[in-house]
Amino acid sequence: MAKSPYKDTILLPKTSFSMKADLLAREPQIQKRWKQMDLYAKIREARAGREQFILHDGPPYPTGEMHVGLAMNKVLKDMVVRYKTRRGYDAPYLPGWDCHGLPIEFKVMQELREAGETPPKIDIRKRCKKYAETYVKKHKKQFIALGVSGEWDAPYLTFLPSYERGVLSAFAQMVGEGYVYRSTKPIHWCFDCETALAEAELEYNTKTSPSIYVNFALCSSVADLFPGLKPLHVMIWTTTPWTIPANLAIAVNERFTYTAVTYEKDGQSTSSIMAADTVEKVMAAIGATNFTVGPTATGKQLIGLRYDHPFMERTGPVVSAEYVSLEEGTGCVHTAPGHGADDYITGLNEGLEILSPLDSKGRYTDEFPSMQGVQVYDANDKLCDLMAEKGALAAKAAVSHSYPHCWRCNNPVIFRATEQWFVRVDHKDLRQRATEQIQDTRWIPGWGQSRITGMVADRPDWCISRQRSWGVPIPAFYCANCDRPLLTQKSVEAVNEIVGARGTNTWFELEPDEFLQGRFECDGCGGKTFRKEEDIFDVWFESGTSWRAVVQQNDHLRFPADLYLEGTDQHRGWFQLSLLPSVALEGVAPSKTVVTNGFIVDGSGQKMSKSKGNFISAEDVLGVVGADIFRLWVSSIDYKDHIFVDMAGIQEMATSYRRIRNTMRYLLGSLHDFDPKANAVPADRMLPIDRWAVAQGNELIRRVTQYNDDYDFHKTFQAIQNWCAVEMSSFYLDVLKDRMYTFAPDSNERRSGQTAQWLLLHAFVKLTAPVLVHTAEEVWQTMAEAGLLAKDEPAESVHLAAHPEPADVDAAPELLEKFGKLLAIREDVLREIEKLRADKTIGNALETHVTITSTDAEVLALLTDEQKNLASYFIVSDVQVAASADDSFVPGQAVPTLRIKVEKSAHPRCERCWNFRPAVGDHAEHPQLCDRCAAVVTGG
RNA sequence: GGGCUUAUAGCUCAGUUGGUUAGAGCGCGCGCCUGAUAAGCGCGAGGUCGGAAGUUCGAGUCUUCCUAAGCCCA
Repeated sequence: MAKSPYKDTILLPKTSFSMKADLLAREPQIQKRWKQMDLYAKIREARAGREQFILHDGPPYPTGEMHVGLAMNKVLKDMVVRYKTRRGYDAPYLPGWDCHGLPIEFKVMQELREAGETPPKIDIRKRCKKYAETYVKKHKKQFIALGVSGEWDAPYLTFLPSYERGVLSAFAQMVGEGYVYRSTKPIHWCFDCETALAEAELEYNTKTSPSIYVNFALCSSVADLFPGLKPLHVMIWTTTPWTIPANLAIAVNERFTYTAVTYEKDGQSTSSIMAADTVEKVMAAIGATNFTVGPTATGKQLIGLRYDHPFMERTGPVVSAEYVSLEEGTGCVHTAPGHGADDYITGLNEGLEILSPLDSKGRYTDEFPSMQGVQVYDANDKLCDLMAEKGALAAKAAVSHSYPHCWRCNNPVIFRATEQWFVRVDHKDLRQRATEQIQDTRWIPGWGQSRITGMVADRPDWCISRQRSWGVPIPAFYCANCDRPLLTQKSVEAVNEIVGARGTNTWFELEPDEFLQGRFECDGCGGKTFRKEEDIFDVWFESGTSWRAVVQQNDHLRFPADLYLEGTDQHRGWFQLSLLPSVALEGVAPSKTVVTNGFIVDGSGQKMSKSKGNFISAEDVLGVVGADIFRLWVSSIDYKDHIFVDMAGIQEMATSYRRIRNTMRYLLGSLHDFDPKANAVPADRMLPIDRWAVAQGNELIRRVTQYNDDYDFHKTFQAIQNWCAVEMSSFYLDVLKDRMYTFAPDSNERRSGQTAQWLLLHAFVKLTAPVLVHTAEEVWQTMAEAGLLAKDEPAESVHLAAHPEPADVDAAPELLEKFGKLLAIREDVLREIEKLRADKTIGNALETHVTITSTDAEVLALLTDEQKNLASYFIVSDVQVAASADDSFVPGQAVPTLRIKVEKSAHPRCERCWNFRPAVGDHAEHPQLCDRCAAVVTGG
């Protein structure tokens, strides 16, 4: 097609802002510039003295490839911090990492095991530290690449002395206030290595164990429930005969039905209680030759009965436990609180002793004198013989089952009760006060409140000690003479003076008296010589006191924090275990608001894991779509629910991104010859549609503000996306083209449109800045270069600019209402135009001439009123409003009273503006032009 | 097994205190434009709201049960 001689008189959009985003290449450059100018420090400086908003970062664990869920959580935090900053708050972000703990120690121990080394604790700790540092570095790099803004030069790490000092200061205070005590608890124990084992250090292998059924004779009277059956027993089943000496109770399930069975075996008749549904199976298992089922009772009715231990001089109670099932055994569970996790809980609930008569080599102690010194696996047969002798052994067989073994020596492990340190949850009404604080905290989503309330209500005392190396040592001492523990607020503070300054490695390096300096004595025997505790803290105690170690110990932060934002798994974890110390020591929850995100699942709703092959890492995302598109994806989802994610879904975000980018690009291009100082049109001289457009921008600002305040970022995303596509691209910007391209450059009409676009661009780039951190910056720099910033706006970075206020060009409600109707009318008109296009009568809508009317007087009045603008709103060449319609008119759908007729225009086409107008050909010098264009070209 | 949670078009989300033919954007299909062009515009086809029962004149929206999935426990 030959180029029109008038082409050069058209004012097309022009901008250096490229259509292609090329985020993978551009984002690192933008980040580099931010680092060079130290943008984070500049923001702090700009907000100094303002009201603070403190988001306290929950420290992630630095190991392995970064899960996309962690990347998402960090981006959510960043969006909050950036939004609050834009709203004028001083919102510092101090990120951290939870560096201690078993996963790292486990990895290091694995390496050492493969190398056949068993170095001392201090060396293990050094290797762990190195490992943690490596991954902290990796994570940090990726967080920065995700565009997360924060104090990356000085993050908090839980192995730093400054942090450890905070943990110990909180601990000292808790000791001082009486929350800490020492008691026993069963843990996995290897009697060959003589060490405690964590779940991760167990290997489940098949093992053959004895399978025994034992009758415990009831000593309570049961004549009312089971008349005439005496002696009556309760039958249990177990695979660990060696735990029978520590039996202190039998557990039943209250909801089950139990019955007394009288059976014959080896010519003897015995009556035993068991769950009704297990009778057949049990009778077969013990080889009973004949049996009769007696009366029944509910589990609840059995509770409180007492029985004689088969060979120990004591009686035990029948107690209730929810976990009792019918899948194995008799529905009556042998309970030894010192030898099992469930048993232990039951023991606590029932106030039983945590009996564990074993030494570290797995031999009975003097608490079971008749077999003192016998190792548990040697004892199994002896005990069976003993019970058979007493008539208690109903049957004995062997069973092959999966059983935990030590990962080091491959020996089967046992549960053994050991001395541990605990925090007493009911001391000083802590549970009650914590529950009250939960009520006073804002939980988003709201159900988080009931979730954590239930957890706090049910939880047992907190066991804070671990038999590991990689963590903060528990600074307790034991009297060398009488073994009594020494742990007071003062003793902890004495240790903290040294450890808090030089790090906790000193605990392993120095002698006890270098901490105690002879200032302490055993309050049992008065002894002055001590040995050090070997245990470390549960890592949850470390992260659970981060409000002290980080928020309180840093002058630029404030306690309590405004916001904690983590995954919903942290209701039990970090939220609860921060709440307890915080309420204990400060009387308040550590954060005013707690937001939780759901868990990431793959496209089919399954959990993500490397073994399933559906794992997506932060690296995967950053390498394919870049940070801004990933961030846009994060903003698009309702993170409060489960989050379905696959790479295809994230990649689809590129489409939404392009729409937003192109909208901004078009606005930039439209403003290529606009100087806000010289060309801005005052509100009262702006065209109605331009005022309407600005009003739409104002409405977008209000909605986004509300959504962001409510942490509903996905609603912000929807609003922005719709605004780009609906209000802007398909209507306003499309309608504006004729005016922007063909009107005289400095005409009021054109400057009015530019003023609106200028205001809209400003609002829009600021609204998207918390999400599209790089793209918004790119736009902003283009604006700065083009002289499009107001004089009070920071040219250095969009991130120094504030959240937009609605522009002072607000339109009257009548105007909004009018355009609402006009848009509905437009929809109907466009549908009619489409029919001409479909039958090839026309191509471009400008080829049409529209005649329109309505049977509704009000609508007709609106049409008449707006007649001169209708052609531009519909993007057709001419619109006539008729008084009435005949059969050639078609009714509307959105506005049913509408009557529309669309015809091909009879007029010639203007070479310049492409409108079909009667005046084309009238101008002598420019016969190809319409009157309007002729006037522009001749400058008239 | 328990506590908490989720389930609306292919995707991401809206659906106010239960009330007319369940909405939007994207994607998809068809077409237009070639003066936002690895862009832009228009039209259109897709859900009966995870399943079942119930309450009600009326339920996506309340109740119960079931199914699938997630977190935390056991």
